[in-house]
Amino acid sequence: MLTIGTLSKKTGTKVQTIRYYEQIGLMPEPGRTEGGQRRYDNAQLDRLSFIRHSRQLGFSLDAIRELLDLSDHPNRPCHEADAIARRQLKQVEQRMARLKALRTELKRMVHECSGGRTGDCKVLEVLRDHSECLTEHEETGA
Amino acid sequence: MLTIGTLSKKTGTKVQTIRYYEQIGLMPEPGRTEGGQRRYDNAQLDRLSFIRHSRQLGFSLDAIRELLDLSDHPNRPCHEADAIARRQLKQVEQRMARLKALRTELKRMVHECSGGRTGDCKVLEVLRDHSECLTEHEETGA
DNA sequence: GCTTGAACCTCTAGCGGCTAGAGGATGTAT
DNA sequence: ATACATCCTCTAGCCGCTAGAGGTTCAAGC
Repeated sequence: MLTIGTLSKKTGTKVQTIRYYEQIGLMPEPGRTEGGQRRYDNAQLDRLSFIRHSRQLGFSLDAIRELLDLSDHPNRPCHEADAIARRQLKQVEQRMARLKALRTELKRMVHECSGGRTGDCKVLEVLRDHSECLTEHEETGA
Repeated sequence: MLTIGTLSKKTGTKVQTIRYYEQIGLMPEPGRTEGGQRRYDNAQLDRLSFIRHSRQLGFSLDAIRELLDLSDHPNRPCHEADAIARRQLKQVEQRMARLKALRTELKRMVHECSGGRTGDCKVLEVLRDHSECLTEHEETGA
């Protein structure tokens, strides 16, 4: 029987976050002591580890919900889990492409800064005028 | 004299977002018609373009506030603007490194999925057990 | 058995950066 | 004069937590 604090340490999840996951139905309601404190078992520890690990890989809580559901039904075909992971991979690749364009632009900005007055600053000039950009870097979504 | 809708179209910023920027003091309060509708001039159009472009490059609204302030004082030395841009570049590079690790892991997961039952699914297995990961990918912050 | 004090509890509000919608007023073209 | 697109304010919601107030419970040491 684990306290929420122990669970917190074992998984690297803040106590509040665990309670939050319970609140949104990602973690099941645990048992309670007579005094009303939460007590967890190993199954719940595993579940939380799964959630945290998925979060580290960038999956949204909604995606994790689906993945947990699949994980709970070992006889179903697994192409769904595969699809979720592929979707995530795609997103990561898109974000990387965007960041690459940003990096190019930022590098150029910083490189051309002559260290004079702000009136002549290349950094500010580029921000003022998008047409000076060599790459496209639209669509905020990171 | 531009309406908020025109400004919205010219800069690709939603009308609500423009009002939000005004509310948080990023955009100045514009003039109004007798009936109370906002009317903008070209200086404000430029300012909003600057903001949007900076956002596309991933600067936070706080950083943009600083950049705008610097831009308003052309005689100050520009190393501050340079520092802000360098900070941003650093962040972008960190995020890219993280995404790279994630991509590696996701690719491996997807690659090893045999298409069988969820019970044998490599994707889910990896999520269950971090020790199967070849790369580190800690610290969510993207 | 009693006292500490760390860890627990609930509840509410806030972060960034918007976005959506209700419900009503204004501006412009015909 | 009328239609109707656009504007207004206001409130609440999104994601994924995080922080804090104000109070209770548990376990260890005496």
